[in-house]
Amino acid sequence: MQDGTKISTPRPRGRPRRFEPEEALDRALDAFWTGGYTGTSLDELSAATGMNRPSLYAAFGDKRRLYLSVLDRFAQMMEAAVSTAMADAPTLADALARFYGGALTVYLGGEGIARGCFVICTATVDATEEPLIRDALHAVLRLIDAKLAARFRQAVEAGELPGDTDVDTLAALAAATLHSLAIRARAGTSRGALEALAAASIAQLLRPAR
Amino acid sequence: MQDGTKISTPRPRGRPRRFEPEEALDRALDAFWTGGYTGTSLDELSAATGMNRPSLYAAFGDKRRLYLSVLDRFAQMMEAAVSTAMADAPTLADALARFYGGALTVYLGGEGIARGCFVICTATVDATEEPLIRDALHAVLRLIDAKLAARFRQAVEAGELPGDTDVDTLAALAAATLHSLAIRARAGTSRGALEALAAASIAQLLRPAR
DNA sequence: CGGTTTTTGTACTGTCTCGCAATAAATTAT
DNA sequence: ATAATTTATTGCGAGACAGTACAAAAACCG
Repeated sequence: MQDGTKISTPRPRGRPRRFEPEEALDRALDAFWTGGYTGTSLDELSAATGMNRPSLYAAFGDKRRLYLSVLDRFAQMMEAAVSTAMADAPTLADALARFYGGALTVYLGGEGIARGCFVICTATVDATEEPLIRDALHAVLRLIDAKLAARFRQAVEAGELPGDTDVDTLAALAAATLHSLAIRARAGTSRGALEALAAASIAQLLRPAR
Repeated sequence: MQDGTKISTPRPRGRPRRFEPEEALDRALDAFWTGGYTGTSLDELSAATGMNRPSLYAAFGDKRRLYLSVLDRFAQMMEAAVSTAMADAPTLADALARFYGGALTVYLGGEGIARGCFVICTATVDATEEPLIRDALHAVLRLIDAKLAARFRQAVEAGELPGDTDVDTLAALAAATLHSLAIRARAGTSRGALEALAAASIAQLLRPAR
């Protein structure tokens, strides 16, 4: 019908695709999030995305490559969320509270039971037998560490922390609490207990080292 | 050959079993540890234990029940190891050092690549779709918390920590570092980095709250 | 020795799994 | 229109998967 709206990029040659690649990745993420890599079949992925098997292959390749693409997309969304959450936090305490709060909102996610962190709770199993997944997992962990370390460094420069603070170590400790929240959420720990752990972690991180 | 050794329990009626149940569980644990629950096939379990499929079923039942048995056995071994490691530690710092050190020895285990903690890295994925696995995972997490809390309480009574210390919160924070070590080990973090994280966690936990 | 009991070994079944081949459909270019 | 190009659909096939049936084997008791 109305294709009067001209798109800047001219429509490509062949039959138009019926799906939105990014939305399909989001649906696949949702499926992988509950079932994991080996635990999610191509039939489930096909049903979740609305694409049939050959379209999945044409668009994203192998099941492994699809999972890696989903993982990469998740990492990008996570990085963006962390950055914006921390950007407009006046104090370090606020930044950490938003950091953990945002994570818990995702971990205890929407409708059904809590699913924890997609990458921490899902990529970890297959890390032994799938080197690419292990590398991606490792990269995400380092990304979290780096984000936190940057925020701690900023706090040092703002005078909120002593000048000789080891920001990398502090970031690793802060990330450890995040990892624990991810696992505990999926194990069924209550929201209240998770929030208490986050608060206790913040209190301990802010305590001066000396 | 020499069966002259009389066993107190008279030998049962039928054909003697060719396997040792506990040893078979250890072999199954080894297989599940690298592949996870869904990622380990019955053929692999059969090859690892040396038992053929029907014997596995007769002895341990379903694949799910076998996994749960393995998980239970691992929890018992872990509890014993933690208890003995902490028992003859003169100070709280020593107890924590042995706690983390013992965990790292297991996580970075023997021959191949590091596999992290069996229950944390493996049961977490299937926690969403297998309620029994989720319950077992939750129980193990609570067991670790309880063990640590008991040790912190002992330290309070010994005067190593202030009398108003919140031992449960401190235990949760100490467990968070353990969870992080489990994940990071499987992700490929170096032993040195893991040991540094453990040391930093101990230093922070021992710092008085006031 | 024969009968009983329990475990082992082999083979099987029906289902699910991934990945792809072959064909049909929808659009643009000429 | 006709050709070219890209995607969608159907369906297949080779293999892995979990679980089980059935018979042979190895011990016991009488």
